[in-house]
Amino acid sequence: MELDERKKKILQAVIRNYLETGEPVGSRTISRYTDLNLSSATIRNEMADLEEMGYILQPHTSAGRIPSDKGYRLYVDTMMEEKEREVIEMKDMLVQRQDKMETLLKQVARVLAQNTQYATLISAPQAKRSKLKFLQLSRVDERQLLAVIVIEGNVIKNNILPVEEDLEDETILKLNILLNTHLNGLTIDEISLGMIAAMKQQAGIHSSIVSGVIDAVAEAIRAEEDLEIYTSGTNNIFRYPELADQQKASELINTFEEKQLLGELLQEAYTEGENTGIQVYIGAETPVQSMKDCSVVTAAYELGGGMRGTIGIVGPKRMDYDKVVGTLRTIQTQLDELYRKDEQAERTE
Amino acid sequence: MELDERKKKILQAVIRNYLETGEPVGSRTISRYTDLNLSSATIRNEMADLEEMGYILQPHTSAGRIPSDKGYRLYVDTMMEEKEREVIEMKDMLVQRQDKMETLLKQVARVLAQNTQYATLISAPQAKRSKLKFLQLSRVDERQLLAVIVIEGNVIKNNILPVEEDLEDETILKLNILLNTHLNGLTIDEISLGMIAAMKQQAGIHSSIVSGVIDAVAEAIRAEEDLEIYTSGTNNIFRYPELADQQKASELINTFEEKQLLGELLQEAYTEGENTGIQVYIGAETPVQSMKDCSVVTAAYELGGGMRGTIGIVGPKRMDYDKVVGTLRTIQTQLDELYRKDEQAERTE
DNA sequence: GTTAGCACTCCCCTTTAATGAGTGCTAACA
DNA sequence: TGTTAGCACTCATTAAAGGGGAGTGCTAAC
Repeated sequence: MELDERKKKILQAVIRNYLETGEPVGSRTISRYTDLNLSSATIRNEMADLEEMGYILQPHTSAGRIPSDKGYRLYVDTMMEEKEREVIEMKDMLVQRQDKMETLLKQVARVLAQNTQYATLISAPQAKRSKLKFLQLSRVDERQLLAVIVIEGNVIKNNILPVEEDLEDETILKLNILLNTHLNGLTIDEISLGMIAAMKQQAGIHSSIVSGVIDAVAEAIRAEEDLEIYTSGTNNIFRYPELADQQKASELINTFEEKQLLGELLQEAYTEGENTGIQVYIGAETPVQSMKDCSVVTAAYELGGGMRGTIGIVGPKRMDYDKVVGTLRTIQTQLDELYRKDEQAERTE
Repeated sequence: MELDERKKKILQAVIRNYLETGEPVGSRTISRYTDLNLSSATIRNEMADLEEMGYILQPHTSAGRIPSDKGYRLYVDTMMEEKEREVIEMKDMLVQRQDKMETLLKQVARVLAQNTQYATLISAPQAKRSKLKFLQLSRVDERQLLAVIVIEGNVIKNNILPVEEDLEDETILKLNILLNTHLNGLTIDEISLGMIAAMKQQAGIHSSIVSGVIDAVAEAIRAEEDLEIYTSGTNNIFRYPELADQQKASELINTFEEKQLLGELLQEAYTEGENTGIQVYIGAETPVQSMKDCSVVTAAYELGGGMRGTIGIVGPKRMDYDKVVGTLRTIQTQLDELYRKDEQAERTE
């Protein structure tokens, strides 16, 4: 059987209507609210065909039809009309220069949740793929060194390192120069064992203690907890009856709390959606088990210089895909612009 | 009417039973499962009295009795038998020295949630009341300074400061010495305007730029976001039918997500529970509106040196108070011991 | 003061019936 | 051949009715 133009129109009408109401939609509704000028009986015939083809299904005999996953998929792939959305608060918010990445991301998540009425999550750019900008050791007291690592994008990581023997100021100074000359501009992933060995050699006479410190620094850099995820609007799931029953709600909320569970999702989104950067997972398509009754839309964002992360929106399968995709697209551009502005500001100042 | 010993015993039995089952408890149950050797009829008479006195109430005629807030209050104040609870995983967890406060607190929240099956929250010690241990400026690039502030307990705060003019290394060095000699050992709250003025004066010739930097540092220290709260086990609320309906669950989850809403609670707990450090809020007693159907137990903890924060446990009013209070007490001591151990380690090493 | 007994209340569950939205199918129509 | 009107049928949903049971309050006897 072929999916002709009329069938497509009917399918689209079914989906549009279902997205709005959340109720199974019947033939009479379609017949009245489309410009097809067909009787409900004709629509019924067509709907029977669409059901046979797997695009829609009936919750039970004598109910209207609801879109199947396959139906949603077709809609998202070929029928969606992305709306360029104004994200109102976003503009104001992003204009003020945020020096703390954490604050920025939390705010994006929140604004997005308020705008879409879905649950949102956002992953911080992976520090491991960003370049080291600055690295510094300093003495806190006799037995402790503070290692500060600044990464591109002004992300700062700290570690307190225990040392066994008191180091002289001069030694620390030398170490700082040594570390900076060797490691500056590299990404964390690029730091190799050979490099560390080389540094140890150059450290020369102090080597016994110093090599210990170098090891500690290297380890500290590597060990950086790397998967920071911020979420917002979790309780929006209660807006959608199909997700709000205890079983599902509990599982979902748990997933949002145990953020590691979300890691996989964002990871996949990160590698998958290369082309447009936006990826839609419908129902069982999502890699996270607890979201099998949800749809998830993810968008990769870039803050320049390899600082890439992922934004995700989680809602019911009858999500307003047009709006969500549009909004994400807007955010993408705005984040991008934000970075550009920063870049320029830094250069022209 | 007087609350004699027998009435107390019956009240206690009602509460104990209700805590376990969550069902209204009838006179026959009490008659059978207590050592009072009284018939159900007698119990009924006593229960009628207890109801009149306001300690228990009936959901409807011909149902058993459930404790009122007043009943719970009496129980908590006079009848509770704190169980010294082994917090199993806790021991192992805390033994390994955690240098990142954040990780430690998150873990405490999680373990506590798993142990009690309630929702938990924990506030980080207020940085403003802790002493500055170490302060350092360093140049990231021509236009940006990095300010690192180490507070007692090895809590580290960072800020990137923009500067208008390039500073010489020597100037930065001097600034560091200046800042450290003046501010070291003070709490953030203690830093006064006079002190800042004094520093500016000592800075001497450089004052034009330098005073700007000093202002920026002072502001950065003060502006530190100060209310960090970690939560865990939010979805435990679904275990208790009286909290699990959509309306309430949604509100509660929202409260846990918008952590500022919790601030008030922990703040009050911080000042209130001075004596034992443990405070119980039953129902409407809690300062947070959305928790009016919950009970909240808070405990102040101390990590030494003024590093004080609050732990909270949120559950249904029929919470296992004995267990919760016991567990919190255990955690209190363990956190205390942890700090002592650290102190000793630092001294004896 | 305690207890047995009994009538009474009221929640909860199941059954039954009515309603109504929506379908599939057939036959007639253009 | 495609479209439509008509009709019997299905089934979720809701309301009403009825039985069962847990628990009470009260009275009278011990």
